[in-house]
Amino acid sequence: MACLDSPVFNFINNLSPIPPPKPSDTAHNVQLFKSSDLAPVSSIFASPHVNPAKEPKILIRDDSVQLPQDLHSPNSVRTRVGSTITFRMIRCRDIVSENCNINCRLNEAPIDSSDHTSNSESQLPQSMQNGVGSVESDKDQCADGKTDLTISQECTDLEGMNLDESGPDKMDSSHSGMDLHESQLSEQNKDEAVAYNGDYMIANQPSSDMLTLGLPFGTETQSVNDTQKADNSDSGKSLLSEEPNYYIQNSAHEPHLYWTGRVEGAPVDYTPQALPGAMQSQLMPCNKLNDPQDYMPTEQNGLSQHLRGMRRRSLFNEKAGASNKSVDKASDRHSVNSTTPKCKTIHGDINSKPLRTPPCALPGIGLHLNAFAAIPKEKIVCRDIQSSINESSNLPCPAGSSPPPFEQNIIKDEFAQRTDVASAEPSSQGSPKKKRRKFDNGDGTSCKRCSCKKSKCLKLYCECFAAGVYCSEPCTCQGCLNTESHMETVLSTRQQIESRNPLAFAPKVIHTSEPGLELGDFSNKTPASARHKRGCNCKKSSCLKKYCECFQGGVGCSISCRCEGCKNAFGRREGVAALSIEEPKEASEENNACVKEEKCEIDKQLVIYQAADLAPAENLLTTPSMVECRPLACLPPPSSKKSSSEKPRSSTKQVGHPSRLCNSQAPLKTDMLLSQFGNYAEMVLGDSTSDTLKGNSSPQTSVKVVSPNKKRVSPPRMGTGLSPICKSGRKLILKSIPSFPSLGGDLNNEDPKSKTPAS
DNA sequence: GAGTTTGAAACT
DNA sequence: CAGTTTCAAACTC
Repeated sequence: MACLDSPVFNFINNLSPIPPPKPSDTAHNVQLFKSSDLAPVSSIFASPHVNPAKEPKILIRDDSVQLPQDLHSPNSVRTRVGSTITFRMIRCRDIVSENCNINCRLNEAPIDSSDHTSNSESQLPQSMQNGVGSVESDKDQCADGKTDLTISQECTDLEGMNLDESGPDKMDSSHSGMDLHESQLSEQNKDEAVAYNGDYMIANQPSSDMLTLGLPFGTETQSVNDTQKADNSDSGKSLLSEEPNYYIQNSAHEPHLYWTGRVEGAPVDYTPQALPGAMQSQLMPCNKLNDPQDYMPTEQNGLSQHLRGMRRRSLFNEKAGASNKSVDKASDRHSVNSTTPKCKTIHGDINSKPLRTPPCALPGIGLHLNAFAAIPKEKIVCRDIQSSINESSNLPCPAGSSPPPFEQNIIKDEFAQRTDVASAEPSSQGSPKKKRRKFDNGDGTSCKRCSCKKSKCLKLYCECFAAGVYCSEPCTCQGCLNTESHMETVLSTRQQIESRNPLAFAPKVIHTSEPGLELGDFSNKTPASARHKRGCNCKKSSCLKKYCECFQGGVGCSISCRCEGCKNAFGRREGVAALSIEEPKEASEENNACVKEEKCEIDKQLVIYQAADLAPAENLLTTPSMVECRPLACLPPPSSKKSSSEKPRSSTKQVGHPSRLCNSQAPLKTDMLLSQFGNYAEMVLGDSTSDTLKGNSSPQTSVKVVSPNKKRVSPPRMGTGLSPICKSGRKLILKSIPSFPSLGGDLNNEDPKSKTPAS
């Protein structure tokens, strides 16, 4: 790239140890960022090295931020292209990884720059300013800086990686596309910028580390504000002010964010009108959502995530739908949207339907990826926040009380559902229920639209309750007590259930690593990618119908299953496959016995994942070995009672690591963020994160996600592992896990044959 | 839309 | 812990 030649780059390069951004890796970078988010954070903080690398990014970011201020003529940019790329990537990070917040701040630092990155930064900024003038110009060019921001942001969420393209160049091109909204964008951008701030703010808070970095929120905010001020100070402020609105509720495992201020702060910024076209589009579906409550509360709350989510959604949805702005159309997008209306109603029923029901937002459900993207962030955020914040202490909002499901659960559920939708169900024909589910699935957190009559939605029978979400209008339940107004009841009930079964609210399906196995090997081994936590007990459905939780979750049956005549398309129970071959049923039992050990191992895996899900992101992130977490047996922690029944066995063996698990569990702290993030990433990304961690970042995955074409994304079945992404990611995990045979089996993915069931 | 089937959850 | 009942989703018609 000419840019490289440019004195500026040279200069920069000299300054910072960090090599010039790897354009080719952009995608990787993005992923990496994600991964970084997951694990690396520590590294980031730990080593100054990181900073340098980030610096350039930071600079960029600042520029981006500043862009709005500066209007530029577009052209200089390309030289910068590289820089721009990095720049955006940075944003991606910001968006993607909360952890990144630090980085971002640093970036923003330009304002403060002196503080953070002493040398390089200062230099960088200069370079930026000087040499980069081009850059700024670029950004400025974007003149649309706004547009850039918006674009970048949007892109960042989803495509962070792709953003590269979006670069100024795109800006230009995008403009054409964007033109329509440019005016809006400018405003929107402002908002977004603000939103970012908010995000950072939030993220920062959670992670003490970040704080330690010395990132001054104020500074950031200021910087941001400044930039924003240039454009719109107000929006930013409002957003910032909003931050406080977020409240995290941690119940041992279940962190839940609640948008306390949902109504308060939101109104101004969130109003779809204010939002960028994309945003609007996203919102549109939920027009009803106009009120922040509707959508904000649940997931988006976390960070500006709602924005992020919006963005992502917009990206996917819009793209999928057609143009970004399909927004208006967005409403049309899917029948799903039609469903959204309920959200509004919910809105009306503030009490009854808690925040969590963002389902409306999901409208894009069709796009599984979108859902993932959206969900993850939210969840991630939530966790982060959670970690940072303790439980509901804050929960001023009723929503806060919402029964906290494991995020993971939700996510997984989403996956499962998604997978279900995608795979199993022929797309549901028509039954409204099915459709609903799909929608819900997309959201992940969205209400499940239960129709409980006798359980009052206070039992696991109730999907909403089981998912940790309040029932909302879409639900047709009777005598529902799963509402904000009955928070106490809900919580107490939840506790009771958990006391009985600590894992009651844990995700039913655990997505381990290994997508690949699922499809292929399942015969012998259950697809490692995901497994049902407890295992199903199907007898008549042959695990071929949704009655089977495994099948419903889009995962193969595992040893832990007690199903009869398992024919799970996602993977038969290990024993079964062998049995089927050798001995039909009897063997099954025998196998069970024989397999027990394997089961234990498997269980461990499952458990581990669960644990990871719960908190342990650390494991994932920090150590590939995280797997070790398996010992999760510890998992049970939350509920004082350990679950008796469920998984203790697994715990038995590898106690060694359990500590981690335990740690992870209890602690949701900063690590939690990472871990959660990681988990989340895994869940959502399907291991892609792990890939990133490994360094395997597969552009593909990123591509898929990023790809403007929803289509790519839509199909993804995280859970099933169908998606290549998952596979890749899984591998990593598996590798890390080597100790366990079963895991090894997972590893098989790479070498399917190699797999030996754990013995 | 009503009725049946199914398997998990809850209960004993 | 095992067996039974209850429940709501999934499915069929």
